[in-house]
Amino acid sequence: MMTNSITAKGLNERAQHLLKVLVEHYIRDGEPVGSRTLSRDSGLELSPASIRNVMADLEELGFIAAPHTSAGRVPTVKGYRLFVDTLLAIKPLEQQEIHLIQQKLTSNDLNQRSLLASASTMLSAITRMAGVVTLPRREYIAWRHIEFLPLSEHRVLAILVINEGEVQNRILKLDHSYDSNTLQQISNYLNTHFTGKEIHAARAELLNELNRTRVNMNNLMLAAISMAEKVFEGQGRETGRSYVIAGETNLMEWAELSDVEKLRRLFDAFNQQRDILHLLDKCIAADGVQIFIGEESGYGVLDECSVVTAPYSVGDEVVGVLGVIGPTRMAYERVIPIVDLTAKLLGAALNPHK
Amino acid sequence: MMTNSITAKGLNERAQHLLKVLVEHYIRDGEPVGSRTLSRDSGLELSPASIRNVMADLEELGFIAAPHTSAGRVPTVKGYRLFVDTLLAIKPLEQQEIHLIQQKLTSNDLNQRSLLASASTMLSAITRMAGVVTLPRREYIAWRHIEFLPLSEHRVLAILVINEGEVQNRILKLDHSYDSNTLQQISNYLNTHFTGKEIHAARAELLNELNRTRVNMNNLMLAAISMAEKVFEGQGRETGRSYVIAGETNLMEWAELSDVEKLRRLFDAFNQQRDILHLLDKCIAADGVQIFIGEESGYGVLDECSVVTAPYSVGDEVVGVLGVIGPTRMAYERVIPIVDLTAKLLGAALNPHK
DNA sequence: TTTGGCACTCCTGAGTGATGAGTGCCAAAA
DNA sequence: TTTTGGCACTCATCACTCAGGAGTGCCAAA
Repeated sequence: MMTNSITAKGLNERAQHLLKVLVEHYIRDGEPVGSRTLSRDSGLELSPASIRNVMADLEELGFIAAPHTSAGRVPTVKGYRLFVDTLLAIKPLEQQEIHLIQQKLTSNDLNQRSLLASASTMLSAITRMAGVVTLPRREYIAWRHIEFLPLSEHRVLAILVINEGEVQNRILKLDHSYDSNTLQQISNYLNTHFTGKEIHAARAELLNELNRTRVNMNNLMLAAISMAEKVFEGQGRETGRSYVIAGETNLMEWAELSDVEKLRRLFDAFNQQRDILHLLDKCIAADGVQIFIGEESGYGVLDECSVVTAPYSVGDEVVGVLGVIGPTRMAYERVIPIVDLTAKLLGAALNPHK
Repeated sequence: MMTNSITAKGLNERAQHLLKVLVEHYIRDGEPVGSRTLSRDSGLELSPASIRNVMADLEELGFIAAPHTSAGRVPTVKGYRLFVDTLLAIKPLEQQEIHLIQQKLTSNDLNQRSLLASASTMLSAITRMAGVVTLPRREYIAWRHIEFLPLSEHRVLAILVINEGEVQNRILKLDHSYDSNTLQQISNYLNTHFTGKEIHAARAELLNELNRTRVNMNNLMLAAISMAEKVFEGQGRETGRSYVIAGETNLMEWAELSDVEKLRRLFDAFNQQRDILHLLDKCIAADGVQIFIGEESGYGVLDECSVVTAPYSVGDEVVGVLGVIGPTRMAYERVIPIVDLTAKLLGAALNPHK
């Protein structure tokens, strides 16, 4: 046994360094790296044979693996994990990149949705992978404004504004027909009662009202309540967490994902939203960049992908998560600061007080 | 020379029949079909050798081609074209399918956008290809309602409703700050002047007003006009024709599109929207189902796809196009009536007078 | 005009062997 | 004790060949 030997507890300097160089190499070229290459590029003055000894140990401990007997080694998930956690040298962003991100997140004066979309697109463009941004959710959803417009007999357009300018709209089909004036009165009633209140509280209050005084309530009041209730029915669905994704097609350029069947499953998962959303929701609790490597995510479709996420906040409330999805052999040292910065800047851009 | 010979003018009965059977076969199996198969399945009592004579003629005239010497024949674009135009027996839809389409297009009471999305999804699900629906555009865009809500200093949320309940919203950054009351007055002013008018006319009128009386105009009036103008700036972009696409991933299941590089270009085109939109816009003039087979579309990425479209109307104004994108060897006899019916039903579902 | 026969083409898939990259192990050197 | 050169070994890859089979074109006979 060597005194300097590698134990389960930790790797010695040399082993760590070699693992680092190996992972970096593999991320660059995507091809298994062998002892000769490592000997040449590691900076250590070691022969391939010595390197092989270390590699054998690294393999035994599960940090690297050989696709087949006479190929070089490839990092395992465990290897990437160690690399990312302790060996990685984060590369500070170029001034130019910072500017680019800043610009894409501020030059936009349309609305929130389009801001999120452009964040997602920017992430995908700058990393050449797929970018995702969840829609922000608030614990506290403030009733801002409601408006009803008559469309035709029995059909009314309802427009609900919540929080800082999130607009939802929906067509209601009603039993009675209301004229423009009545609708105005209804919305006035609702707005004066509920503007600024929390929306679930408002709903509860409405339901309460409805049950309590069903008998001696005037028509208008009843109409107002049932109409608002109809709006709420749709509320859950519309707001039901979802995300904006961009640049999925970038993933087709990575050789390790060039299998059509795998791509199909991956893209289906993107469209389905369910699993991806689940994963992203987990990250909302983390207080910084979080990384899922390969199978770590726990969703089969992502087995050959890594996901780098960061939560973003408005004010001091964490409201959403954004990130990047790409192959496990992505350039973490670049992606991590990009995701980190984007989260911070998006939060700032969404902040209403500016 | 045969008396019954095949001329450039037209094919004789037999040749047409054999072409039809060949195309049907190829659409079913996706594999080149040979003379033996045709002899067996054509219903004609002909030996493979006789069939071969006909096939040689069909090939010379460019209706079919052989991928290589000892493979069967495959329809060319010209072959598909003849098949679709004159040989195809449209299969009437099953009652069950009609119900399905009807249901997907009516069970929806949210808003226009989600109706279009569900039409697109339904098309893709029922055909196992990609479904597209362009957003409806109206020649005549009616100003319906405008509303301004103060968000913070200098930031105002503008909500513009046009036509039958299409809602657009946008955040305006302004020089002055306005209180809720003033904004109310402004929107009142705009709504009373413009509700029901054509939106471009309204804009022209506004600009006119602005130039004419810039000097002796009261503050409110000026604010109203410049604010409306800000809304219009975004108008073009938002409304600028686009489409809803669904089920792109279905295309990955077709063997002829299993090349990742091709798929990438195709999906990029879907995201880009430009070319596809161009193509769809051409179909708005046709008065029924229109079909582009392979290179006929003129866009390289679609060389191995066919596009089946139909315009849809609200009232008696054609407002959009919907359709299906799939491999050239799609089941036209099924797809055509599906697209046709969907266009009719979507038009009906969008009709405001019901 | 149709058909059987036949030579021919060419894709496909299986098998082969050479090449080369990379390994593990061992004994000698440092 | 650690490092290293040497060496046998493994295995993916590639080019090559070869048999099998599907399908063709052509021709002469029916």
